Amino acid sequence: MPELWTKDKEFEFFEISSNLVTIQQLFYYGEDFRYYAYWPKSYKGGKSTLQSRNALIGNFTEKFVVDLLQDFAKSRNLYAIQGAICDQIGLTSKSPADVVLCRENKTEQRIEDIIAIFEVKMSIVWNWEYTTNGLKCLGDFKTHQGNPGLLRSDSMLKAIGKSINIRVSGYGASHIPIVILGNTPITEYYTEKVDHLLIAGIIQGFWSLNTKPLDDNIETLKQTDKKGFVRIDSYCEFLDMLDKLLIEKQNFFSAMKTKNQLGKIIEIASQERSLESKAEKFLELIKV
DNA sequence: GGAAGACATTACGCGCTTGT
DNA sequence: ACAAGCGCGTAATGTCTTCC
Repeated sequence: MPELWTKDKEFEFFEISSNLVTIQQLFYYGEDFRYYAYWPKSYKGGKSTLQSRNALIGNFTEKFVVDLLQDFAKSRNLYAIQGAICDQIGLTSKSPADVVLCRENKTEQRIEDIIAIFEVKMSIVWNWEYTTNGLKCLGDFKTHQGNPGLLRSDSMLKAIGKSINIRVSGYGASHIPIVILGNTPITEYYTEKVDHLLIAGIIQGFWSLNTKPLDDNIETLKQTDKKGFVRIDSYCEFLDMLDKLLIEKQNFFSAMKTKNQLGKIIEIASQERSLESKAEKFLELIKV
């Protein structure tokens, strides 16, 4: 059974990456002659900002998500694809979807073949020290100065922005759920917002795949009121969330119209026979 | 016409400053 | 105290310009 995000995964990241790039590209080198993944809160010396790790962790976490989705995808005759392109909904080669669930085993997808879009926003969560004796975990994200993953406001805003970009590039994506996958909690400041994003239909969830982001059994937010954010605690729970996400076809819609206009639209739509065709007519009419 | 090189755009995550 | 947002270095692409 695949594992969610753990310290082991981060260990694996540094292990694999140290074969690709130098130690100096993965760790800060402090004035205390120690190599750190993040600057510890206790560290007071001169600091630098590492950029060389960003692309590596981005790629590693996206692959991690693809692996995690693999069994679920296979069981439904679907594929999990990294860097998917679909020009009609704003997923260009310059700005592809991190990961999608889809019907064809290729990078370029038709809208109707995309089942779900996942935006991956994960970083190194714990702090690590590289020593000649190997890698040592120094503590959780409360012990270092960096602010990882979805705890950063700009990461949240980037995720929201990209999702809205997809929603406004055309009506083609109206049926596709968008989920943000992270490996940290979110800040108090965003708890209401993620619920509003869910209710408004823009983003179908912010899910953290890190069950225990803090050491010493310190609790973190499990979920928000409306489940706009959810901390996923097991692989089974993850599968369950995916099931619920895909079980029923949903439609995103939005508009800014007068009550008069809306009333007319409802009146016309309600003349259709079945509930479904009423909905279809409604969705068709609010587009113009 | 096609290769090489220059330049532009986008994304990644994080330290830092600004603003409330 | 803490969220917002700027700007950084790097990598991967895409596009335009130059030269043979």
